[in-house]
Amino acid sequence: MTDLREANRGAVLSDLLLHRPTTRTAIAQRTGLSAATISRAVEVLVADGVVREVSEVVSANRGRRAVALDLVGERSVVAGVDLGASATRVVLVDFAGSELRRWEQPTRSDLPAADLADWLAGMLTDRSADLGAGLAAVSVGLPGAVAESGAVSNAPNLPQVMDPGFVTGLRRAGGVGVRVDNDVNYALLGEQRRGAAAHAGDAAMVTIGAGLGAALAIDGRILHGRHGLIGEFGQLPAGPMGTRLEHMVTGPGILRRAEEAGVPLARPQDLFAEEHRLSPLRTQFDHALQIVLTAVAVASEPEVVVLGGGIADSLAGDLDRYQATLGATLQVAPRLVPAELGAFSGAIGAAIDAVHSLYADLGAEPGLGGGHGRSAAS
Amino acid sequence: MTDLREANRGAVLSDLLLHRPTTRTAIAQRTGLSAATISRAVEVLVADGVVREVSEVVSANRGRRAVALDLVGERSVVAGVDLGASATRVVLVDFAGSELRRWEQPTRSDLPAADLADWLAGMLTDRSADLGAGLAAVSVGLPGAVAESGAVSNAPNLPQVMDPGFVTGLRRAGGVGVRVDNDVNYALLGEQRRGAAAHAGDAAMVTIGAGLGAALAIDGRILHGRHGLIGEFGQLPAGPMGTRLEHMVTGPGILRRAEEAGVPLARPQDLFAEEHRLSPLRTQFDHALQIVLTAVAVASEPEVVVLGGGIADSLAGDLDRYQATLGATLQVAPRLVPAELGAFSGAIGAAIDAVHSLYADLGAEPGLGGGHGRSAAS
DNA sequence: GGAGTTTGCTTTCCGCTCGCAATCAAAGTC
DNA sequence: GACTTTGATTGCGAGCGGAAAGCAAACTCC
Repeated sequence: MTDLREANRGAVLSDLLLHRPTTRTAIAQRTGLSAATISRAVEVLVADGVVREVSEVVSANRGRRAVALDLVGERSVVAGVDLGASATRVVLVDFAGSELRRWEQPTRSDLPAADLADWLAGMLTDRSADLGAGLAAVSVGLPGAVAESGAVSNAPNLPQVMDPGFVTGLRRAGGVGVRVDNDVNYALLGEQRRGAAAHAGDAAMVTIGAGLGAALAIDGRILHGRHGLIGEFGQLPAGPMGTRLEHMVTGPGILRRAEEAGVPLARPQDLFAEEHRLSPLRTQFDHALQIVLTAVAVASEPEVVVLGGGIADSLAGDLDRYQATLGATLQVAPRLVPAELGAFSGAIGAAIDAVHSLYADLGAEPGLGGGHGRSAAS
Repeated sequence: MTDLREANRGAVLSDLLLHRPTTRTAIAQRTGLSAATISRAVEVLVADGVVREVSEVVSANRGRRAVALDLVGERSVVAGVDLGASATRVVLVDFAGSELRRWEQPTRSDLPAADLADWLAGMLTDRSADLGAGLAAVSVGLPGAVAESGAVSNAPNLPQVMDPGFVTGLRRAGGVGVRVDNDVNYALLGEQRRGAAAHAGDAAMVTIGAGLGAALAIDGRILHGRHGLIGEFGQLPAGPMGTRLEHMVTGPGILRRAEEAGVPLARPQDLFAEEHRLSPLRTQFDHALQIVLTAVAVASEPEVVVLGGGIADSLAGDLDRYQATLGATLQVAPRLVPAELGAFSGAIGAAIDAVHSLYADLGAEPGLGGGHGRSAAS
C-alpha cells in the first residue's frame, strides 16, 4: 500500500520481535517473502543499527551455517509498569525485550494524581540511571478502563489515575513516550508472548484482586473498544439482588460481604481455607466466578483463560473443579490455567508493549496483535 | 502480496458492494488508490461483465458528469434464508443485492434432517425458477452455533440441523454453494448493511424468540469463534438458583416458568401486558435481560445493540426503560434499538452474505466485514 | 455562442520493487 | 580434494502503481 519496501522491513522486524534470535531463511519462510527480499531488508536494518548478526549459530543440518539475527538491545532501556491499587511492579527491558531488572513496591496510593506521577517517574529514571541508560519508552498498566483518547475511567481502586493530570504529569516528568492501557490487557499480552497463553490465538485473562478485570484476545489481537470497557464483566448485575459481580469476587468485596454475613474474615484469602469450603459465602463466590468465566468464554471463545491477581492465587487448587463446572455448562470450554508469569504478567506485558511501540515507527506491526495500548492524548 | 492487480480489483468490488451505485472518482477517494489504477481495474471488470456503467448521473457540481458504476445484477439469483424454529423466511436477490422477492412460511420442523433439506432446497429452486433464473448461491441462517468446520451445535429448537446430513443434503439438492452461519450473525449483518446498525463499526444484536442469541461485531467484522460459540449468552448461569438465562428470556422459557409459578400464560407475549407489569415473573425477566444486555455491552462495547426476534417485538415500548437501566450500570451504554428490517433481518443478512461469497472469488473482501459465514465442509 | 473553468476519465511514461535464477560462500560428506 | 547441501547475494526482467499530461464533457461568464 504505502511503501512496499518499508512494509517488508516492518514484516521482518515484526517477525524478529516474535521469534527472537532467528535467521534470514527462517524469516523468509514465515513471512512468505523471497530470500532476496529478506536479505535486502536485513541489510538496511543492520546498517541502521536496529538489527545485528550474532555469532550463535542456531543448529546445523548440513551445509553452510545460517547467521543468527537479533535486535540490537543496548540502544536504550524501556520500562513496563503495572500500577496496581496496592502494589506497583516494574520491569526494565532492553530494546530486544530482554529483562534487565524487575522490582515491586507498595503503590503510594495516598498521593494525589500529580505527585503519584512524579513518584513513579522518579522511580523509573532513578532505577534506569543505575543501568547507565536513559529511558526510551514507558507503558503503564492501570486498574481501570482506558479509552482510545487516553482518558481513564472505572478505576475505583486507584481513583487518582482518572485525573487527566496523571498521564500528562507522567509524560512531562519522564520526558519520554508514555503509553497506558488497562492492566489486565497488558497482563494478557504478557501471558500471550511469554506465558500460559503462548501459541493460543484466542485467549482471555481474568484477574481477581482489588478489582475484577478481564481481557479478551481474538486472533492474537487484544480487544479494546473505544472507551476501553471491553472486559468489564465486573459490571454484570448477576449477583443476589442484582449485586454487581465486582462486589462479590474481589478482595474488598469478599471482606465486606463476610462482615455483612456476620463472619468477618481477616484477609480475603481466608475464604478459600478448608473450613469455609461449604460456607454460603464461598458458594456464592464460586457461582459468581462461574458466571464471569462463562461470560468470558462466550464473549470471545478463547482456547485458554488465564487466571491472575491476588485472589486467583488462592484458587489454584480449585481450578479443576471450576474447569469441570465450566465444561458442564459449555460443550466446548476453554482451558483454565494460572498466570505463568505470576504477579508480573502485567508489568511484562506492558514492557512488551513499550518495546513494540519503539519499532512501530519502523513499520513493525506488533506481530499478531495490532494496536495494543494506546498513547494517551498529548 | 499475491497479485497486486487482483487485490485492487477486489478493493474496487468491495467498495462497490458497500456503496452501490458509485463513480470511479468516489472509489478512488475511498480506497486511497489513484484514479488511474481505478480506471484500469474498472476496465477489466466491465470487460468481464461483472460491472457496468449506468446512465444515471448521480449529481452535479460543475464540470463533466461522473459516470455511475454498478454491479451487473441480472447474472443470476441468490438466496438468503433464515431457517427459524417456527418460521422460515427467504429473500431472493440479484447479483447486485437488490431484492427480488421475499416470503415467509412455517418451518417443517416435523421433518428429519434429510427431508428438511429437500423441502428447503425444493422451495428455493421452485421459487427462483419462477423468476426465470437459476440459483447461484445460498446462505442459510440456523438457530444454533456453527463451527468453522461447518458443524452445527447448540440448536435445541431445531435439532435436525445439527445432523451433518442436513447441510450436505441441502448442497446436493440445491446443486450450488451453500453457506451456513448462526441466524443472529446474519441478522446483525443485515442490520449493519441495511438497517439499524448502519454506520456503526461496533455493533451487536440480541434476538429473543424460541431461543436467546447474540451476535457481536467489532470494526464491522462479526466475531465467530472456532466453534461458533461467541454470543451464546443464553448459557450464562445467572438466573435464580443458577438457571441459564436462555431458560428465562425465551418464549418457551417464559411459558414454562409461568406454569411453574402457577400463573400459566397463553402466549409468551402476554407477560408484557400491562397487568403483569409488576409481577415477579416480569421482574425476573427484566433482570435477566439486563444481564444479557450488560454482558453484550462489555463483551464488545458496541455503539448500538439491535433487538430482534419474536419476543423483542413486545419489548418495543419498554426500550427506554431498559436503556435507562443500562445507562445507570455502565458509564457509556450502547444505544438500544429495535431491528429495522423486522423479522427479515436474518434472511436479508444471509442474502448479503451469499452475494459476497460470489464476489469473493474475484478478490473482494466483504467490505468492512471479513469472512462472515463459512461454507460448510463438503 | 465562444472562451474559460471545473471536473471526470484515460494514457503515457517513469521509477520502483519483487522474485527468479545464477552465483558466490561456507559448511559437511565421501 | 571433489561433491553435496544449505545460506546469502546479485543481476536481470517483468509488472505494478502513481504523477502528470492529455482528452472529454459539462457548466459559467461575458
